[in-house]
Amino acid sequence: MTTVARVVLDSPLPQLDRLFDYRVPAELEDDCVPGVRVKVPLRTGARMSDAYVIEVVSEGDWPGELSAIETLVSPVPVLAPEIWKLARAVADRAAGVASDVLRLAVPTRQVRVEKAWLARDPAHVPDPVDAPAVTGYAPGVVEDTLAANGRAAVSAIPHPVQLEVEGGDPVWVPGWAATLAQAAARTVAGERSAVLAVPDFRDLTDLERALHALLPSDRVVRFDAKQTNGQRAKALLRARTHAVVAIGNRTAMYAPADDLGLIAMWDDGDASFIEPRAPYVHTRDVALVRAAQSGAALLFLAHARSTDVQRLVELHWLDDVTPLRAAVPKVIPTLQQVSAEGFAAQARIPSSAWRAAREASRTGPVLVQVANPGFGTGLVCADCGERAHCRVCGGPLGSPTHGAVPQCRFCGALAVGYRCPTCGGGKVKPVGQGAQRTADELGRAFPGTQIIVADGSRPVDEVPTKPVVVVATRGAEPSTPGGYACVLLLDGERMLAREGLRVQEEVLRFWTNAAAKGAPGAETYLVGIGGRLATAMALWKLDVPAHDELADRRELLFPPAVRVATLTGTEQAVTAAVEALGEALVGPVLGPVPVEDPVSGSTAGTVRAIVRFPYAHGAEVTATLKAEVIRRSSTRRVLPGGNRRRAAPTLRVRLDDAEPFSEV
DNA sequence: AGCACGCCGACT
DNA sequence: GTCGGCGTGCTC
Repeated sequence: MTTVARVVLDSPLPQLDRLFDYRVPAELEDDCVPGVRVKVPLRTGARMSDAYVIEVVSEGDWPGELSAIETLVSPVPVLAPEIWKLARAVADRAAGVASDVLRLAVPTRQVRVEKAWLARDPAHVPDPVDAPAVTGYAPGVVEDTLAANGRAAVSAIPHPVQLEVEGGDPVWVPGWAATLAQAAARTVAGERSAVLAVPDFRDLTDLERALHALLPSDRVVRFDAKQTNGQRAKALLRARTHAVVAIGNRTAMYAPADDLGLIAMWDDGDASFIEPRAPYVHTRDVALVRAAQSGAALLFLAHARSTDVQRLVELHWLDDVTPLRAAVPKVIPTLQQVSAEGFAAQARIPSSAWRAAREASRTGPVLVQVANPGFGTGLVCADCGERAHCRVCGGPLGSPTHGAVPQCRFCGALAVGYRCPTCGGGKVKPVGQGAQRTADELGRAFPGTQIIVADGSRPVDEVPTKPVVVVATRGAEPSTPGGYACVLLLDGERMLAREGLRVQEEVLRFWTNAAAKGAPGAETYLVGIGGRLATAMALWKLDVPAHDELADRRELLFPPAVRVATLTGTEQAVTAAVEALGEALVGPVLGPVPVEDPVSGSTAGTVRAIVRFPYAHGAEVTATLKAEVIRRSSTRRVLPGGNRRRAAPTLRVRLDDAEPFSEV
């Protein structure tokens, strides 16, 4: 009787994306358990592949002669069985390769960390923790969802809240962070783990602060992009020792946890949840797959609802949970009531908002949100008003600081001695209202008040609770303990004017996230906006625009009303793949149209088609597409010139990429 | 990816 | 005859 290990190879090749059987040599039998790293021979003796053991059986299903595992890299089972199941399902959903997902989920080996883990005391049991109430919602609503392993779209508390710290000063945290921390602490109190994902580094810091107010530090495990591989490996192994809260960005959703009680995300509409590496999965989808597999409770917290979550609410797959109405922000839409005063007139700030901001700035911090960093959105000729373009690449010119030499926003070339090609004028002036320009002008309008600028290149995490005016680009607003005394949202009209499928969703996220930084009861002025969006903001009914938007997308058969697959490759391969999908599709196939090949950069012969299909046909469509990719993977294209060097694969598939629809 | 297998043209 | 060209297919 032989012992057989079924392994998954660490290879990005789709045709190798299945389990392979290997014989386990007698001397490795004790340590060869599911999850360990091994090296195995592949095809010829000299070629070795890294692999993870998935299962150990007495008889495999391979009829041929088995090769033996070459070496056992380490006896630490780094790939937890449920993470393998998750990676497999996530890859299948995206017609991708499981090992690509594993590369996100499992950090590379760290010998020192593994040694420390092997030397740990397995008998160590952390102190039990108390279950806090989830405050700000009707008593029991969130608690019952957790207890029943339920699923909900939770509208977040839209202002900072204070958490008591045992034996310390109370801390201010965003409302959403308090809710997630309370829910996670309740889960850990029941000795089950929680996995919480947030879009960016600053959110992670806020969430960590909230958790440390409620839980001892050995119950919180942090994953972030700035960690070294060793720190990540350590965090990963720590997450498996006892019930903990694993927090982080995209990769946190893959944190192993033996008994998972809660999966939650903050602000799922944030585009940084889209993994930039193959198979380009959205963390929301990882959360949905993991929730289905684990049966854990699932919470999506946000102020502005994404159309994706709205879809799940309308299917009654997610419950709709809203906070107590008492502390909804006072949003005051102002449409074209132009103030007479200098700066306010230029920025089109209505006099009511202007007075409120000036009044508030005497007692506390005031937040001014603008659309763009720098000094303006672009430059025009001071004489004829023609847009100024780069002579090198034709891109738009901008100026980073007042009076600086104009610089191309695309290629970075400096436009020294610029002359307008239309009228020959040699002077340019900014159009639009960048953060720096707004700050300069506010400085003149608020003499004696400190002005702080926060944008992508000058990030500010927190400002003190004193009279300051903070000018921030959307998404870069600093927090302030207790919240701002007043919030002005200035460039909404321009933000909405951009092209794109998700512009409205995004702008609502920017507005609501800024408004939620205001103190309870503080006024938020939404400048220059009327209509449905203004009403939704004023009533703080953010599911209404999500519902309307989703209805439009159903009409148009746009995502997320349907799922989409983008097929790129040779015309033959793309056409054959579309044909193979047949009846599973809905709506017309978009394309194929010639596109520039994203790998080789050549425009010769590469086409793209976009197909749409109902969610119910997902498994069938992704399986068909994966089979097509495998079928095409062995045949290689001969590049022009006859050289047979590596060309792009003849067929590439990407699932649920909404980007092409922004161009429609 | 690599590498072996296999089936047609010009070669000591 | 057979050497080797590259299209095709497989990897436990």
